[in-house]
Amino acid sequence: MRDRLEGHLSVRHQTLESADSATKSDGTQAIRRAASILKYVAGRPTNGATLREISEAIQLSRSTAHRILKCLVHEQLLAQSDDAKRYAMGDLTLELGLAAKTLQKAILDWRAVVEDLARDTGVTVYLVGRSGNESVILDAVHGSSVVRVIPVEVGQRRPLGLGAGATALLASMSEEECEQTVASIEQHLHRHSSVKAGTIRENVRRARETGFAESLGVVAEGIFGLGVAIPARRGPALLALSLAAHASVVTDEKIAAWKRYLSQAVHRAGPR
Amino acid sequence: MRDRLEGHLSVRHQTLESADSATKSDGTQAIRRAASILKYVAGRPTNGATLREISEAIQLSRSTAHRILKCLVHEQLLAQSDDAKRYAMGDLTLELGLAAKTLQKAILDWRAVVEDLARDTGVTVYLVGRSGNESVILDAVHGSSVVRVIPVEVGQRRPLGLGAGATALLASMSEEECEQTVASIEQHLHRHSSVKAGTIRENVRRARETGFAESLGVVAEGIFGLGVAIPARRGPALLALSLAAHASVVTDEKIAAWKRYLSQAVHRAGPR
DNA sequence: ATACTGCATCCCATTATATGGGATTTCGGC
DNA sequence: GCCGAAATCCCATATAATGGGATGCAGTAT
Repeated sequence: MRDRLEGHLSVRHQTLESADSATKSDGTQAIRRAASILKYVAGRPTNGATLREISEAIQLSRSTAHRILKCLVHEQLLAQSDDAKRYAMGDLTLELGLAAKTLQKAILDWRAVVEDLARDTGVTVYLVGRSGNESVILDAVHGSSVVRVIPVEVGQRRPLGLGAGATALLASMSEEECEQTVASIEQHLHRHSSVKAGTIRENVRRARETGFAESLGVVAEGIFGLGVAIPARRGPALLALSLAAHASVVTDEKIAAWKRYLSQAVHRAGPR
Repeated sequence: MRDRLEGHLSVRHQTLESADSATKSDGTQAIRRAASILKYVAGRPTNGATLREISEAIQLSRSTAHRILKCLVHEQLLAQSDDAKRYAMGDLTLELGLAAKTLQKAILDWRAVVEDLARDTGVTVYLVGRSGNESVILDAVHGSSVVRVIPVEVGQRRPLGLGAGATALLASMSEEECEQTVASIEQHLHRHSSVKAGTIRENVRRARETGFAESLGVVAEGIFGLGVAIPARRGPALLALSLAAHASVVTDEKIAAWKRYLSQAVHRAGPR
């Protein structure tokens, strides 16, 4: 009975689904897979993701991915584009999020700070959150520069270490935890950009020294990013502030000024 | 082999999980159950729900509910209170919602209208959405009355027909669909209030006549509510505006004025 | 102190449920 | 109108999810 299946599938589906977790048989495989899909779709830019793309990213057979997707669409956690080829977040997802009071309060608390920063600096300012080994854009306000850059959108998810805010979050972790995290995301990196784990470690090292994470061309070509972690009461930071500008408008003076603004902003509200 | 199980469980678990849907074996039971739990928890007021409460509401064995809850907590879709006895929405849920662009845009579009209404009327104004057979509070702005009433919170979910906004949504449906909906929620009613299906039908009838849904003491004792549906381009309304005030401050003149404000508000933005 | 009650949590045999290979349909480009 | 590529559906199979029951844990009454 076993020999009919032969060699193929020898690894079975030992996916990294929820990144680090032990992935042992705890009777919730399907739900974890569904959650992975939701996270993946949320992480894509607004246009959505295709079935093939999702099934490959999460390492699921197309049948299984399709079945789960159909269910999530039925439940309105996802929505299908008119041509039924692309999946995006559904209304229910937002509705459920409206009831998540703690994070909502945090975003609201920092909203004014982000707005002020955008006004003062003139560039795009982000509130970035940490969610496991990923960073999430929680809020964004665009400044009034003539050349505006919008490298990422609210709700997008990326592995920690990609982008200035995410690097700041990584740098706020203990050496040990940081190394673990980098190692764990290393294998996912190729999907997002050509950045190497070594580059991330180097960026983190510099962020540790200066207190600011800088990035140039990591997220998108010709984009300069600057990030600071917002210290948590204890443990690694869960939030960071970052700004993005077109590299052509960046000067040393501007960077110095932005650093001052960011420092002020972080201290103004105090550790939450 | 069958006879060992005998009579008990003769119905098996023929739950109404996702309300109307056929609930046939489509290979997504666990995910649907998880979604039901998320919806249920989101629908509870902020303090959260207990395992027992959830397992009874969704009609799951405590073991199963516990296992799914544990998974959802692990995935940060839910969060557990410090004493581990109560479940509330988790951060990931909000993060995912941030990526749901369409509904977010709708809420943003109506935000100004809701704010103006709250200022003009002085009472609490809600933007209410329809999500299947439930209503969801999408946005709320409190006016400046001395006596403020906050009967429901943003993110809360209730069967359609409970509350003025939800009644307006129901009334905007075709006779047939409306009747189906009322019949389908009838069995869930006792969990939410003592309101009878007959009362809902009567409220809908009156809302159809006047264009406004009124409620008194349905949601909470001594609370007056007034709602209008926001007509959709086609089909039944998906959004409604409603306001809530303490019954003691309500007069016929006020109601007349509020109706004028609400009508204006709906027409101002035009059907979306 | 001791039993009791109500609840969350864990364990494990059982099978219904989710799975993935493969067939079928749909669609857009030649 | 044919051809590939992708989504969608079908169905035998065994794995993953299930729920009954045992255990643990607080708070309350005895």
